[in-house]
Amino acid sequence: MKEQPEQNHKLGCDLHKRKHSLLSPTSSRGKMISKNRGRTGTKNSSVKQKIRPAPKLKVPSEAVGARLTNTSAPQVQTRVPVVDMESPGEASGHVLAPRASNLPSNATPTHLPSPVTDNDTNQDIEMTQPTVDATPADENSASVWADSVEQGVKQLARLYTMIKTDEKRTREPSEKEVKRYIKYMRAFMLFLKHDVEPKPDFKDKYSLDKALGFYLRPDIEPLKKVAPDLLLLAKEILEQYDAEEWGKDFADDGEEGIETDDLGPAIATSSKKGKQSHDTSSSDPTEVVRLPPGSHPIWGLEGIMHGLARKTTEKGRTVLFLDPRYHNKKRNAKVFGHNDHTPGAWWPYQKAALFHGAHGAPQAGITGNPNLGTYSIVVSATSVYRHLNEDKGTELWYSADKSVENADPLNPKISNATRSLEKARKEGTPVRVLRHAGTTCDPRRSPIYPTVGIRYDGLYEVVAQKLGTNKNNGVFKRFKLVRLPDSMNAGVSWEEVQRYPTREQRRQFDHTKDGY
DNA sequence: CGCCGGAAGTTTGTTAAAGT
DNA sequence: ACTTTAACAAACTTCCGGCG
Repeated sequence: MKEQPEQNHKLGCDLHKRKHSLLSPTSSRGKMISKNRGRTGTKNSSVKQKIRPAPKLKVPSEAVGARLTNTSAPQVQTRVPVVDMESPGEASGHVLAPRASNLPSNATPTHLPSPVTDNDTNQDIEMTQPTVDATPADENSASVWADSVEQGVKQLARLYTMIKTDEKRTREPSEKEVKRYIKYMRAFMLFLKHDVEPKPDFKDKYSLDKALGFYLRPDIEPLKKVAPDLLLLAKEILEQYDAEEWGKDFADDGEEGIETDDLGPAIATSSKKGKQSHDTSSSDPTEVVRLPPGSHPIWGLEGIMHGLARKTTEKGRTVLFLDPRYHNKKRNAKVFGHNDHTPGAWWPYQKAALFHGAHGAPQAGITGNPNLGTYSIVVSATSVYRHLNEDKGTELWYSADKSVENADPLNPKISNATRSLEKARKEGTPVRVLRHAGTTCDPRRSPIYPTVGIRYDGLYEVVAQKLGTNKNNGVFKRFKLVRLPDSMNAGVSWEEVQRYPTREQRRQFDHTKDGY
């Protein structure tokens, strides 16, 4: 259990680096300074580029102008997609995406109605099917399917509002945004068409029938141009489900939907649907979001990544998300006090801390309620705030959010998060403090941070606040937090806390990168 | 100078929660 | 229900010093 923090630090970083360089031999240090995100790249020097060892080709991305419009666009809320697939029409745009190679060369352009073909209908179609691991040893498997339909209906509704003609709209959704939804919808409909048997719930509970009926509405002209296959698919599915009377004589949640296994999507529905004489562009192989097996040592029910899953985006990025199967097991973080955690508790990622209720935000540093106080904060070793914070371990000056960007020399930016800290100070409510390793291995950084991952360091009290000035001459609020006595921290001292993560935890952390 | 490689800085994409 | 916010993660770009 006992290890020297210094050594840990070095080790963790080295390991990290090695991995990193493996992935991108030229130069890439993951660093995240993102305050000025969204601004268009001003200097795209392609001049020097030729000297450099061929960098990875860039997707011939949008024109600058397009990006500009996009920046003001809100982030699309892509909830856990049921399945993720390349849309045929976008194939050319993502030549480099790993999945693109799966695309058939005769992919149907989106601007054409999908041909109704017979060939390659029955053979090696990779069905879109969220491969719910058959062994997660729990009862939630079935609900995944239900969730999927629910999710799909929501997204379909969203797409509809996006696409319909509406002159009252203040902001036109960006083309990219729409495309993405179309993509999800295509995946969703293929899933409905091929992979799932209708159930009464689909209609009664999720109103899938109404949702699919959107294709009849007059105000979706734009969609007809962009993705006519969706309309066709919707029509087909409706007819199909109607014909099957929405599975009305299905005994409740039989296993038919769940019998997928890890070995891949398989053609679970070689029954009636696969045999229907026509098929749309659906013969495109699709990618599947695979959820971790319950028995996995790292990602399984007992592993440090339990509750999370990962997927690869179309650009080949690996991202973490909360495993939908365990949404109901996510612990509420809006609780004062330890919330059942012992100081020294450690998680590999902030999202894991989120799942376990240690902190209430996937990324933001403060969670609190302006009327009640702050539940928890995350101090990151490498965030942009690091220069504004002063962290001595048991004593900490923590800067409010937006402290870095504020350029107003007179008025600090006061967000609800800031207010919650003010409230915590007034009321003396305890704040859970978590320290995050951040993503870089700056050797100069303080050794009091965990080497990797995020650690619960205990309850602190907000004892003071004052104003500081940042390099933009803007003022910001900063709060002094002092660690409560060990007796209030389950007897765990600050020194003890720093032993984590242990060597074993670091090892496991490294393994999280291997996926499942 | 040309090249290399590490470090530092920038841009983009992303998910989930809060806000309206 | 939909939009906005937040800041992480990774890819990408630039900077810089050492070397032949």
